[in-house]
Amino acid sequence: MRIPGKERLISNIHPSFHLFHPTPDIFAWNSILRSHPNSFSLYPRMLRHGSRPDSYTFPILFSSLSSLLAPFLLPQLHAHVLLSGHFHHPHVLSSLISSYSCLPSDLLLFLPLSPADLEELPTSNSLLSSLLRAGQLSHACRLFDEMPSRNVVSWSCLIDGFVNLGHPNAALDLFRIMLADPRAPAPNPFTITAVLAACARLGALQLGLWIHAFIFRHCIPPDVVLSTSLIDMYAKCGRIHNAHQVFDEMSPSNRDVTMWTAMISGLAVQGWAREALEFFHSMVETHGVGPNPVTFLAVLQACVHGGLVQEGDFYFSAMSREQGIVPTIEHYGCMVDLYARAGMIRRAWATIHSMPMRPDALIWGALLSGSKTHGDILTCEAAIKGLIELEPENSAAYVLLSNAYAKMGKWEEVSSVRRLIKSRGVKKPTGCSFIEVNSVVHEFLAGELSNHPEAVDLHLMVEEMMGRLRGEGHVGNTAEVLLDLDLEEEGKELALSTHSEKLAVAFGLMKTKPGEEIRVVKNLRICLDCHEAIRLISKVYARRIFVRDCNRFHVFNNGDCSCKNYW
DNA sequence: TTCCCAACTT
Repeated sequence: MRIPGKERLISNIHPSFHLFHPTPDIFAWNSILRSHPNSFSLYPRMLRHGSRPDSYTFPILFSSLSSLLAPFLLPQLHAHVLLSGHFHHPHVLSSLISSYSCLPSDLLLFLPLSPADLEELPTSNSLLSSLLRAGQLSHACRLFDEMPSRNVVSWSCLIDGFVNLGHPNAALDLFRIMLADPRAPAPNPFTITAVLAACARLGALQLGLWIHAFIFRHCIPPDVVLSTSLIDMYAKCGRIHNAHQVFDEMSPSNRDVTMWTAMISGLAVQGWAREALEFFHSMVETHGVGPNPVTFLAVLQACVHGGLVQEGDFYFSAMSREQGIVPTIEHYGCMVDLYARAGMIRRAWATIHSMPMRPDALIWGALLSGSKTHGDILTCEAAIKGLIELEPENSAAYVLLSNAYAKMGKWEEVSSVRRLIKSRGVKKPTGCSFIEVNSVVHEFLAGELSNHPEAVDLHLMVEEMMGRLRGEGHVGNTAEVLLDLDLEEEGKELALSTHSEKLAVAFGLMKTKPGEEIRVVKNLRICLDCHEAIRLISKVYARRIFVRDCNRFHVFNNGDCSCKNYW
């Protein structure tokens, strides 16, 4: 249909516009808005035409706003909703709530929600999701408990929230409740993705395998997101071959950059640097998939763990030169790490000085551990000072600083650091390790042996283990014990023997059959002494032991570690 | 024949 005189006015709105009546009704406007890539930009025009938004219009506009990065428009549209009289419509309300990326708690008080609003699942689910994004876990749990009904979205949201807020074990508990409760809905791909993320965090391979089987059994089609979650889970549980298998099962045309990146990153933390780089080349050259900033992070991490300085240099410059990706602080962090580990402390400094941003704790941490390994005390001191400035409550940095001064013989400074620790009321970061036994994840905190239900047996196991290690000539490396413990040598050894990863390994030896693999996940970096001890344990007890620390994998086997003592 | 809530890689 051609409408004389109207084409020019409307042709720049949308190619299909001329199909509509010259003064489109709201149904037509909604269709146009929906099909336009930037619907919000058409909204003023729609108002000028005298059309009033209805309950279908607002959800479209809100979702368009979220991609616009124009936060000042949000309250205005919010006001339009209030004036329109569509506020209580569940879809409108739900899109309004969820477009506040994290709902300010005071705003929540001003939302004129009625009890009837909260009976609508989209509304209460949006609220739940917003609370979780804002980190309001206890409020979210209360809302979940008080919701008159819950669907699979509500359950998935809360499970996912637990994972993202650092409670993966609670996420698994909730998932078990969901499975056991006959009134609860069946899990769907969203739920499964969240549960897989929890398994990945915890290194819970048995449960992860069970989930994979569940996907099969329930004929859930593994789309690219679900498969990526599986790859990530397998990679973080040390099963890179299973990850590879999932990757192979996805048809090449469906693999996106995220999936490739998950694979590259999995190979990198495993220490398989060359394979990671081969994957990267296959992705870019053979399959024509463009890398993103995260892909380069994974590539650089592969170089870091493989000690590939030249390659790291090459990819870092190729990233901005060929892909136009501006390096973020994480990319610079990789480069500092790469140089510092390789003993190229001056180049590490040069990188820090070349960054357009201020160094963060990761940068100083990378510089610190590199300069420590290579005996550059002055750089250690500078890095530690940088850390303390950023994290004045983190005691590890003070202890390291004190150690560095002691090594230099600066005893004045040693005592002034001790005074600083006391005066600032510094907390000690707690080491924490996970081990999964029979699909249940057990958590061990450093030094905390007495709280465990099997404390006596575990204590005996630790003693036996340490005894056998001493028999093999292992002497506890007490140099890294926190100075503020003020312990005699023997006490220091005791503190070392209750490091969380040793407790977890001892528990694993106690609870699994001879010859079975032991997999432990630790929240901090593995300490030098534990690394030595576990290396020996793998030989003495003839066990393959996987330890994933916050940085990478260590696969201990017959007295060797896959990191080749380079970590 | 138009709308909503929840998912992946650092």
